[in-house]
Amino acid sequence: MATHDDPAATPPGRGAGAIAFAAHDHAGCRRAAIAEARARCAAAGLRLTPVRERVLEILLESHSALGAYDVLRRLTGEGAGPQPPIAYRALDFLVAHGFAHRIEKLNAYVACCTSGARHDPVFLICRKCRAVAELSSAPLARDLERAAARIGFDIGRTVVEAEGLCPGCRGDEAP
Amino acid sequence: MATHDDPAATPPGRGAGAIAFAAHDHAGCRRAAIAEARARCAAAGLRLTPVRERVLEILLESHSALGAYDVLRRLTGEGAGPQPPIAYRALDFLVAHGFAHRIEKLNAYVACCTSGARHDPVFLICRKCRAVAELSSAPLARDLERAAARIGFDIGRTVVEAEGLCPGCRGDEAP
DNA sequence: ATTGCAAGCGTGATAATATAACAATCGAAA
DNA sequence: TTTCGATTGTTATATTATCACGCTTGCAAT
Repeated sequence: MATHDDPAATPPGRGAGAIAFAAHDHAGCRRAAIAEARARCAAAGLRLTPVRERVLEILLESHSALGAYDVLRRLTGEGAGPQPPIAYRALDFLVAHGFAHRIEKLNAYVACCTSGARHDPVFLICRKCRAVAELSSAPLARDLERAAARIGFDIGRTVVEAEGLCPGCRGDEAP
Repeated sequence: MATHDDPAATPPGRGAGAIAFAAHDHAGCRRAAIAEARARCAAAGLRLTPVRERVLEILLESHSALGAYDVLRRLTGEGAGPQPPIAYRALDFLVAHGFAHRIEKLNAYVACCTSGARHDPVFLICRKCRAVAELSSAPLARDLERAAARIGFDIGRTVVEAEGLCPGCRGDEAP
């Protein structure tokens, strides 16, 4: 449950509910995300360098979260590979510009599945397959912001991460 | 902003809104938390050993989040101190039983400010002083659970952490 | 009391995650 | 073409977290 190449199912529509947990045309997912990144970088004068694009591709291989060192290992085929800062810098760039997200609970990263720039998403993280689905947090964020404002706290960014079992991993789980 | 010893202000009431950001009788806070931990351990047949109680006291020194290694350093007065597992085991115990919380965003820990066993709190984390206030997440959690259920995701535990500026640190912040 | 045993602790080693610092290079704009 | 800032390559190191193993301790069943 995480990478699918079932070309039947739903169309490549990104931004959908929780596509990560549903069978879908994942190749379309990848293409759309890369195209979006290229377009947005061009529009905003950002440089989607080869390393950065490659790291985004690696994250897009599945909807599962990857650690920085997982990414690093895939950046190379054995032998003397690149050093950690290479991966961290690319990931920082992708996260800073909304092309990927950091999952604090896992110290890991996922490609963003929602078009458009900055947003404060909610993540549903499967404890079994590490797949990560992204929902909009707009309503939650609003409520929370109001509650915080009442006590004089000025919210910058909010992390909402729910750990649990995805539809595909329920059932085949040892208690 | 984080530790207060202003004995005037509000009463030692734990469980209040966001006591971490308000002047309050912090000594009362500490006493109440320790008393609660002792009582709940006794009732549940848990062992609040000296190390565990000492770690809880260390966390209770302020409402700021402390890293495991901060705790470790304070467990000793220089010289050959205890090794990491000592701190991690005590922290794991405290977190598992709701006497403390782990702040994922900071890889750090805070004492719990709410009586009663398990709950899924929302944390407001000041980026400047690392003080952490705890709000109830009951309404948020309900909404989120419903949204997740609609797509077949079964939520276990939810992390909600908002980073920002606490009332005390607003104003005196460089841009 | 004695034994048995599970939980907790002390210790050394090491794994996993992340950043600092600096030199070399690239690319766009003056 | 020169200059300058952004990016990359590389070495080293910091920070956070866990593993493994043996000893002690509290406690309950015999």
